[in-house]
Amino acid sequence: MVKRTSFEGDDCPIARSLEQIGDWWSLLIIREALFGVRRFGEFQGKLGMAKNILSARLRALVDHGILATAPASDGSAYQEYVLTPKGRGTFPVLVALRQWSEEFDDRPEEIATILVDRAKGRPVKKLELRAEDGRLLGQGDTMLKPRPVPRRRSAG
Amino acid sequence: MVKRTSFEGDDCPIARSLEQIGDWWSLLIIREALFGVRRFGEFQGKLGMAKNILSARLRALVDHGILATAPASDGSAYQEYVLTPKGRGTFPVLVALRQWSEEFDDRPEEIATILVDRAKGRPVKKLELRAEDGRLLGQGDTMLKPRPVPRRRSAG
DNA sequence: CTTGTGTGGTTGCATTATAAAACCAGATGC
DNA sequence: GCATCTGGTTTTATAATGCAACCACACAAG
Repeated sequence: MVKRTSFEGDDCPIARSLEQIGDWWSLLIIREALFGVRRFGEFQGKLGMAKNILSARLRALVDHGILATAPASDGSAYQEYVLTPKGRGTFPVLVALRQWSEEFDDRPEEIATILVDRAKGRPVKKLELRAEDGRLLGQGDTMLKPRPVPRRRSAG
Repeated sequence: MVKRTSFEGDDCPIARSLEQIGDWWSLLIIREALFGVRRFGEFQGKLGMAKNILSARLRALVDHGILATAPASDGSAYQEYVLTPKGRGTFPVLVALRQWSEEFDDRPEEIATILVDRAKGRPVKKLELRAEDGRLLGQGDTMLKPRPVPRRRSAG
């Protein structure tokens, strides 16, 4: 088979997440959804993507439990696509991507928006990775360990 | 033209970052690079990907300033691919993806590794988004604002 | 310097995904 | 009932992906 390699059974959590949201459109669909977009036509209009692709992506996102379909809130017989908790959980990913662009993009002046604290209207700080004791961690302060095997009562 | 839509001129920073690292392989290549992988064959062996695809991806990553080529450190005439600061700046993105998998994956028991604080060997905390004054922010506590136009001396 | 082997790719071909546009069914509006 | 809008599916063309084969150069042995 020559189909696109799937990371579904991979043991790397990054590969596993890319399997679900690692394509060109999914994260943009989720981004719109986070800002309240719910209807097919609304996604299509905002993102300017082909309808068949949008259709396929929405179905995949629903299959992965990132979006769920719901009856339209305006009383019409159409349906809507709403984020599940898993879908809303992608927010840090989107923030990380945004901040990476803001910091390293070659033409940052083309970036149209900034993410601000709603209460104060001030830009948010960079995402912080901390240790259990609160120390700020960079990449070099971390390492990977094998996941501990979950304890089973049978073995004692 | 029917080619894959490019987000290069898009004004959304998320789209812009996806343009550079939003494909299936780039982030995995960067992940390996963060763990010290530098040689073509080493990437190919660890990721199990086709060599032509790897070749194309490495070239694109170099073009985008995420990787740089350097003479091999072992004295041989071959070259190596090393992360630039921009490349190392993707670390929060990878952490966010990892944590999303850890929290929402349907089969988390298949995840082989955990990210730990090197000093203590303890798992890291979840990425935190904070306001300037230190308040912890969720998605609902944020909003997008138009980017302020940079001040130019000529017009003023 | 000739042969052999490993590294680091490129090329060719089959398959799959993406894109645009045409088409279509059901809901809605008049 | 007829036109139109919404939310798709189908059709067809092009681009990306994946595998395998091939190739060039570095390096080593004889």
